[in-house]
Amino acid sequence: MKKSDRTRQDILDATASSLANAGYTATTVKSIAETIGMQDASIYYHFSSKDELVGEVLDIGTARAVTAVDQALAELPDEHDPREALRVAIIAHAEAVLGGGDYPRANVRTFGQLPPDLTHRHRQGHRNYGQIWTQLIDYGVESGALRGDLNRSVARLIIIGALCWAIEWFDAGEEVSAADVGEHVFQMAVNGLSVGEQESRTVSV
Amino acid sequence: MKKSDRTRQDILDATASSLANAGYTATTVKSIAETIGMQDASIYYHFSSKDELVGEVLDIGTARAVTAVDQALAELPDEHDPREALRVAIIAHAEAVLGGGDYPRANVRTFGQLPPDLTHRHRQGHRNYGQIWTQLIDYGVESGALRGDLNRSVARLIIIGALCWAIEWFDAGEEVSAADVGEHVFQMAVNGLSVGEQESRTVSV
DNA sequence: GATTAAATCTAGTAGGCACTAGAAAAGTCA
DNA sequence: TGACTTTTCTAGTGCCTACTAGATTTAATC
Repeated sequence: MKKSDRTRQDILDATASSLANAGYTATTVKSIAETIGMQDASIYYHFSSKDELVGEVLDIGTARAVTAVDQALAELPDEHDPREALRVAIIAHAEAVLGGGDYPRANVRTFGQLPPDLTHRHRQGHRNYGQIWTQLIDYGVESGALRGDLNRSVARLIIIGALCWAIEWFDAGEEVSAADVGEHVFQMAVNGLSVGEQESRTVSV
Repeated sequence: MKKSDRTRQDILDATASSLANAGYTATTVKSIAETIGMQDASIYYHFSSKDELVGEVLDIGTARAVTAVDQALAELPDEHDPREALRVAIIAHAEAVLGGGDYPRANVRTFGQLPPDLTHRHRQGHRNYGQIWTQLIDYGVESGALRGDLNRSVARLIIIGALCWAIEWFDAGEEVSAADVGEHVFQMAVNGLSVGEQESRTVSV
């Protein structure tokens, strides 16, 4: 019993790592088995199919990202600026997906390359996650802290998109941390790159 | 001679469409051949391998995106706000990748799922494209229109990332156009979501 | 209309994939 | 130790992949 659980966990970890680093297609049952020193057929004692295994990894990834964001929001003081809520949520997401383990990264990395069944299976999870962000933005707009002249749904998708795409270029070894990336996304999305009070200035090229 | 060119173009178009809509793995030589009513083996009369074919499609996609952005920048008046340059570039990119044909979309869609050879082959092209944006941001910061306290490279990647990820959710049928998405990215990245002059306001949750 | 070249097809190959069946090994407990 | 269960392995299947060789058809040219 104990043995089985440990092996099962090893398989999940190896799959998450492979999905996060190599994507869905390059993650073969054989390569997973090799990583943990097993024969590929032995995987099927623990999981009935590759996609069931992958699905479970993605479920864990979604859960971890949601937990990270929820927890960050829960730690806010009762009285807070809606912009600050957006900020901690963005940074929590960035740290979960960029700095965190393989599971949330597997989720983002394989987005758009999963077979239809798996895509469909996780649609609801993604919707629920988007809901968190919808609430944050609605809250900001309705309290008057955020502009109301932009499409909120598009704004939400742009923020999440900038964060998701970051796994394509983010390098954990560089001097820019995951939290730094989150801070940048927040600064740009909320405060903007433009300098404060200045009026438009024209210069010649 | 003429016949060959037409068929070749048909193959490229079908490949671009499949890459843009289904990704690299699901784009098989057989499926491409079927789309244009051919046997899969016939493809090899025109292209020596799948990856050579895919590589050519991606080259075309890169070229079209570059051309779209370059042209939009060229149409700016000699005297212009650096922010306006960023704006037209962002919108041109959005229209090329979201509203445009299959070729630029194939590029973005298959990013991160290509075999190493193809990834390496297009690294230089991506670097060149990034260079355009680096210049736009440097220009803005040095002229004093854009903040200098953020990492310019990170800022550039966030903008491009938000635009690239948009192909995952953008739906050409909806009321939000490709240019609208670009306008939103610009508004957020440059002006920010936050309302103008107001100080932080705190509210209770 | 015959000759030649271009384009496509038929029929295969080898290799990798997810997955299966049943034997063998490892672990558990009396 | 011996009986039993759990776990892993060996050896395979069928399917799909990119790709090849050579025959066959289609198109262009004289």
